[in-house]
Amino acid sequence: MKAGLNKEKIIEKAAELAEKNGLSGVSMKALADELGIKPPSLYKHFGGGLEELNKELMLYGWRLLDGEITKAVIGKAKDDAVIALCHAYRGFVVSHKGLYEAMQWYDMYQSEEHMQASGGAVEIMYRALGSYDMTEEQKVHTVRLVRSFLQGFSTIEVHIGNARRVPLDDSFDFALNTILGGIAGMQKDR
Amino acid sequence: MKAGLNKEKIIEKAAELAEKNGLSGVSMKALADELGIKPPSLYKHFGGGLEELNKELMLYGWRLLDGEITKAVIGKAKDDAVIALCHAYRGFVVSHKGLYEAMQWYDMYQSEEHMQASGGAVEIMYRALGSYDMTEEQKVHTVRLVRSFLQGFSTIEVHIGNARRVPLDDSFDFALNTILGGIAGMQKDR
DNA sequence: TATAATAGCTAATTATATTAGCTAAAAGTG
DNA sequence: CACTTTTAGCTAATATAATTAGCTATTATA
Repeated sequence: MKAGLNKEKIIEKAAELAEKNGLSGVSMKALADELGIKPPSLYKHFGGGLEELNKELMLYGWRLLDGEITKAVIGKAKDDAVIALCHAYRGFVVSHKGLYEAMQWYDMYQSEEHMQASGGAVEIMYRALGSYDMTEEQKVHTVRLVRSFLQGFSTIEVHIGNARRVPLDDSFDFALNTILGGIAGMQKDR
Repeated sequence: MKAGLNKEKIIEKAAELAEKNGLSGVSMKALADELGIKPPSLYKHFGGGLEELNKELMLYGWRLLDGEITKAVIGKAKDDAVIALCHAYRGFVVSHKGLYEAMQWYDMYQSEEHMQASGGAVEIMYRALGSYDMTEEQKVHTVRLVRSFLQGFSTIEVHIGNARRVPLDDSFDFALNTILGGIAGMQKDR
């Protein structure tokens, strides 16, 4: 019996699996079981095997995140835009910890498609910085700073969970304010 | 013939392997080959198998990094200390990309030993912040901010390499200055 | 020197990814 | 509508890695 599957449905199931069991839980075997088919059948959809599957899952996540960020920033500018973007990023990670792990797949930075999928977010960030008084180079630096912070904070949060004496929420807001304050300061000094 | 191995020698070889082929290149098979023994023999040293090996490798890396950071911060205070710490961290990552990947092993945050191994660095960071005019809570936030930045920046650098129009060195210094400026600003506002 | 512990080995087991080749269902075509 | 082609599943087989069981020689120790 044909199960009527396609790439999209399979990736969605893979994302579910990643949420439930982490990226290491996304195996050909586990995924096939979950879909009610046999592992070799997956190769009809992903000729590149597990490698291709991981890559598609990564891209799926980045596209989803890109959508969220885009929505969050609409109609905002400057600090407000950066704040909205950062909260959207963190919100996404917190509610998709498993998928976020898949998004960090080792090959993410080599992939052209990843550039496209996450390029939206970077583009949005540049635009948010557009109204600051900065050189182009400084904007590049700033985007890298914010990306680094978001990525580092998210990774740590995903792993250590939330049961700390000082809440992560507070640390996130503090850090964001500190960075924005620093950016404002840099502008004056320039 | 007995090869005269012990945990330490094996871990050092594993670290070499990680440098050469990435964490995924550290398999029982590859490691045994490299050491001139058969895979099952490794279980005499690491009863916990690959899991234990990964964990030990992670700890080895953090202890090494802790040493570097400690050295770098000696005799420095405040911004100088933070700057030295950050440069030491980044320097370590850049020259140990493979090992750093192993240090990010999924279990790092759950492990008590990791707390110990990386606790030194955190302790040093707290001390560096000791002379700032901050509440204890703000210090926690600040440590988290700096850790997030270092971790995020490092991860990105390890993956994308260095061939960019705007050099990563410059972005690192810019980001560090921005953060330090932000921290200074937060103190005044408090 | 005798004994115990250690660190290696081979052989076998398990698990997963993957390939090859088969077949029925679906989709298109005269 | 009958025919053909493509597709999406299957089973069987292969390759590789981790791991376990049980054997043995070397080393360390009583």
